[in-house]
Amino acid sequence: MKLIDNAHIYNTQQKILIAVDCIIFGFVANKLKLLLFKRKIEPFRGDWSLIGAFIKNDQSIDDGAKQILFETTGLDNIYLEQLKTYGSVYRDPAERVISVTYYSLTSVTEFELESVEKYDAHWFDLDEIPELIFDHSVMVQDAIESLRQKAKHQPIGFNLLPEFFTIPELQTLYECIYQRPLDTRNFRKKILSFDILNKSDKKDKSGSKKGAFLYSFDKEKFETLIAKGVNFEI
Amino acid sequence: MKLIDNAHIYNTQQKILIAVDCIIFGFVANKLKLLLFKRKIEPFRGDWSLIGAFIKNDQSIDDGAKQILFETTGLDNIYLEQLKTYGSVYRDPAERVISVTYYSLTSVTEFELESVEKYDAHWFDLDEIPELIFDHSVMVQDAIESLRQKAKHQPIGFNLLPEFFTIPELQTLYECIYQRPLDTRNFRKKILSFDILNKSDKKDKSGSKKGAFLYSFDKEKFETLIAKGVNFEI
DNA sequence: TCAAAAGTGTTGTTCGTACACCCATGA
DNA sequence: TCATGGGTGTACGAACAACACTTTTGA
Repeated sequence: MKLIDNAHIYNTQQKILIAVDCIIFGFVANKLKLLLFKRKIEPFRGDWSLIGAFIKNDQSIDDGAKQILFETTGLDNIYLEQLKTYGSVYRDPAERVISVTYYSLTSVTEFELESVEKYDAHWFDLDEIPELIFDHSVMVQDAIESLRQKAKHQPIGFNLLPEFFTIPELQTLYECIYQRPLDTRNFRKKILSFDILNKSDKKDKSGSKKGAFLYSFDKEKFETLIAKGVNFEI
Repeated sequence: MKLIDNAHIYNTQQKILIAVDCIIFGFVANKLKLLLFKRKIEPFRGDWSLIGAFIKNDQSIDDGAKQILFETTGLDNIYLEQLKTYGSVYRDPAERVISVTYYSLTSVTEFELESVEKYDAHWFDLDEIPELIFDHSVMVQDAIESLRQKAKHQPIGFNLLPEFFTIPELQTLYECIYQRPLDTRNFRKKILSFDILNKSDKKDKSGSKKGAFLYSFDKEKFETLIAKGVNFEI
């Protein structure tokens, strides 16, 4: 598809800078974390910031978000979802910029926890988030709220955990998101009732002497259920 | 607040046209309707379109949405909520435009049903929506879906109904949103259990010979419950 | 042998759902 | 007097929440 011949028909209208900012949550060492990086440009160069970039004229906003996420973290587009657009006039004191936010949940290996440091990025615990530039703190709060809402209706944890995970790990993740303890038996019962987990015969003994069975997520069953409109409320 | 001295620090970046488009639902004559208008500019002048306008550099996107809604309908900012931002490159064939959508629910009087015609606007039944320009049909579908989701967790009807309304009216509204019939007794029970309706001693006899009691919405009780985080699922 | 986490069932309560008849009134 | 929509209660089943002990094993 191409622009039609009457291009620049809107040329009396004002153009504005558009950015995307990505709110990237990860789960590692039984804690929910947020990826931030040290801003590379003025103003506020060196301050902590969400991962963001300006959108180019020939780039869709979805692609822009995927691209900046990939460039900064090496992560391929897992569960990248548009959140909200922030468009007050003076949110960036340098110049008018409208920002479209996206958020992403991803599993983080111990290796990745370290490796982002060379990009001047860092995974912060949710309760240790530093002061952020502009309205980025508001964006983070909005994203957490949205994450909680979402977790109520979809088994969200699967994006945040590695391929194999234990049920206690999954429970801890939900407890981090909801910020309250859950009953072990009820949680197991509920999660297993969805019938989207495959039990392996291996155990992870890093958490206890007894060891917990490793499960994987059955993507096919999950897609089938989503298509049916099943509610995954925890 | 003002722009700081290093304005135009981003001057190597590309600027883009930003529009807002409003998806405005109304409820009248026991039907859920959508407000559309005949586009005034090329391309596609005269085709049906959502109510939209370009954002100016000194105007926040929220204000822009409110303003265009007011200019086109005379409605003051009731329940105007941001929906999603559409940013593919060629969605408008004339030029690259990113569009932020907002949606609004409003009660429509018989008078307003007619009066918008002089703006070249028209209230369409949801099942009679004509072909729309660009990706506006997708926007409408997304808005309907979002409306359904929202209605599950908030007593959404109050924005769509006049100050005084009957319970059968409210039920019809929910049936329009959900596109399925609801049980009279269960609906009453549920709606009244929220304790946010004030019964008046007047009856509306337009719908039946017996007449149905008029209720009004107790905004204070409602705000209190929302603050407590109560779930209004129907 | 013991400390530490994994794993397992039952019961009471709440909530949702299904269902049928009488009431008030204007025509 | 009758046709029309408004208004009311109950009973069953499903889902949720609360609760305590046994198992495994490395140290």
